[in-house]
Amino acid sequence: MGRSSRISSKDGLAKGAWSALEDEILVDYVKTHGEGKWSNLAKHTGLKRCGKSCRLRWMNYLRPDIKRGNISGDEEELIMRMHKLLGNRWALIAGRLPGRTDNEIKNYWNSYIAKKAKDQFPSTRSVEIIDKKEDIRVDLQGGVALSCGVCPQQQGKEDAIQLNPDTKNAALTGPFSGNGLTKPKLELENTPTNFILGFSSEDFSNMLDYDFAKLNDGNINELKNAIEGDSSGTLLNPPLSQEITEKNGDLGSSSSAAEGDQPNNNNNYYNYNMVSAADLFQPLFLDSNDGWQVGDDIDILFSN
DNA sequence: AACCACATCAACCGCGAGGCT
DNA sequence: GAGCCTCGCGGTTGATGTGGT
Repeated sequence: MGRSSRISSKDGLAKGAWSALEDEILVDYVKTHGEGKWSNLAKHTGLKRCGKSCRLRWMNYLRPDIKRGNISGDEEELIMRMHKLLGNRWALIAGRLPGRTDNEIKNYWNSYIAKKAKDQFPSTRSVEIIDKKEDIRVDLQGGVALSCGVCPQQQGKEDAIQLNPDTKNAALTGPFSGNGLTKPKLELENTPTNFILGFSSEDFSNMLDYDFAKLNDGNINELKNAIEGDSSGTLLNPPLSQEITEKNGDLGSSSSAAEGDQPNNNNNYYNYNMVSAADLFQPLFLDSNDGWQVGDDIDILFSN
């Protein structure tokens, strides 16, 4: 697939599909000189490709850590979730999928997910609240499970699932009435992956340094404890904790560690302030006084 | 078998950000 | 500050694969 015909541009540089020999030259160069300085590559190797093309070929195809094969179900779900939050920021999404490239995810989205989501999910539907937690999962029986974080604080925020307060108590209406389909089953799952769903783009960007690998599904309380003031864990990885520390003007170091400071793996101390962490994350949780009641019907607008 | 329409995905293009002079 | 260069990103293109008729 792709382009195979070899085209020569005006400046004598080749275009189109890469040959095995070109790949070999590029790989050898990167092995010797490392990534970067792409424009020098052609000069040093005689490869008749522009630096931009070399970088693209390396990043999207020749890198040793590229993951081959189909996108898994888990990966697809994560792509869908992150796209809801971030929009078409493919590089950012790819950064959370090891071995996948932005180009690959973009292609996958355009050729598969977007179509599937459009086909299966009309822009609005009504669901019933059957429980109150910080996350609501809409699971269409027999359809593709599209999880949605819904919380009042997200109203009006771009890229977030929006709640229409005017129809909060309306009867169930829309495409699921009278067409043979069952009423959507509403489930609630308390998982780290669902936890991230309700964030706006801005909120989410603050979360990207969080080391989610330290959390397992079903272990969301660990994160909640951290946010609510339990400083016993080493949940915050250095980039985020340092950010918080610096924000508080209280830069920690091994020589100035104080009581309550937490060491990281490198024996450096990050005396992160959980109050600040709470400031950062607390707005993302559903407040107990939000006014939602079990049994309420709500309309959810799925924005693209 | 031949043709056509659509899907896939590698690669190209334009643009903006950031660094350097 | 202006101009140039490099890099990275997102949108788009187009050759090829695939399935239907």
